[in-house]
Amino acid sequence: MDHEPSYKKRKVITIGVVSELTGLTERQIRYYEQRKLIFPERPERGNRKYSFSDVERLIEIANKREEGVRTHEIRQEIMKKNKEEEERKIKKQMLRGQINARFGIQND
Amino acid sequence: MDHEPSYKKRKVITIGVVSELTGLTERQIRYYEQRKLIFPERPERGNRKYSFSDVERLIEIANKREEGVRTHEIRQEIMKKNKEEEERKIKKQMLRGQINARFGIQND
DNA sequence: CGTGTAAGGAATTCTGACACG
DNA sequence: CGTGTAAGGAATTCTGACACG
Repeated sequence: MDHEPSYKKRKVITIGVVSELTGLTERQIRYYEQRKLIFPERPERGNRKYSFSDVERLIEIANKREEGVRTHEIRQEIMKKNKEEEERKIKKQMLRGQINARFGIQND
Repeated sequence: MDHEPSYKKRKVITIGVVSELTGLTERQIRYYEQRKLIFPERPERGNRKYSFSDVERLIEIANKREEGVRTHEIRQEIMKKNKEEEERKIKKQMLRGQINARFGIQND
């Protein structure tokens, strides 16, 4: 049923590597977290861990920032995208539910 | 033409995380490198970096070791697999070459 | 052979703060 | 607001070695 947790989403990359991958300074990366643009894994008393997905988001953020977009606005765009994503998923589930209701459960 | 460098092959994971992911100690992981079972990225004066692919290989190694297989034999198995893999790729390329030779290059 | 451990040092990461604009 | 930097400490990683079996 589930897709495997997938390489893209696993939070395994340390901030130094993320910095290399994105071209952002660690300072910037931590700041974007503080502004709630990015959500690394934060084990108690442990170092931040990022996923490839996070890296891609950071690259998008970097591009937006170059265009002069404020972190505040970037956050709103991200929230909007997430919301749309959520809605798409829910619709998909509902459709599946309909189908199951009519054809899925066959007790003969 | 190329597949993207792909999340699976990018060497971005530090040894501590690999240890968590595989259940192996750092000592073991370094030792398997010494025995040439695994090849992390080793930047000059930098820390080892592993890929998800490496993590999977380490898990296989761990399983073999539990069965009592020696590192020496595991290396041979790995080399054999790699060789087969290589041959498959070459055959594929040759086939492609044949096809191109007959149908691919059309100068009218 | 495969792995544990203590040792000492180097590089990494963390937080909170001051700075500039 | 967004980012740089120096500061001090904590956690991570590295290597070479001794140990056991």
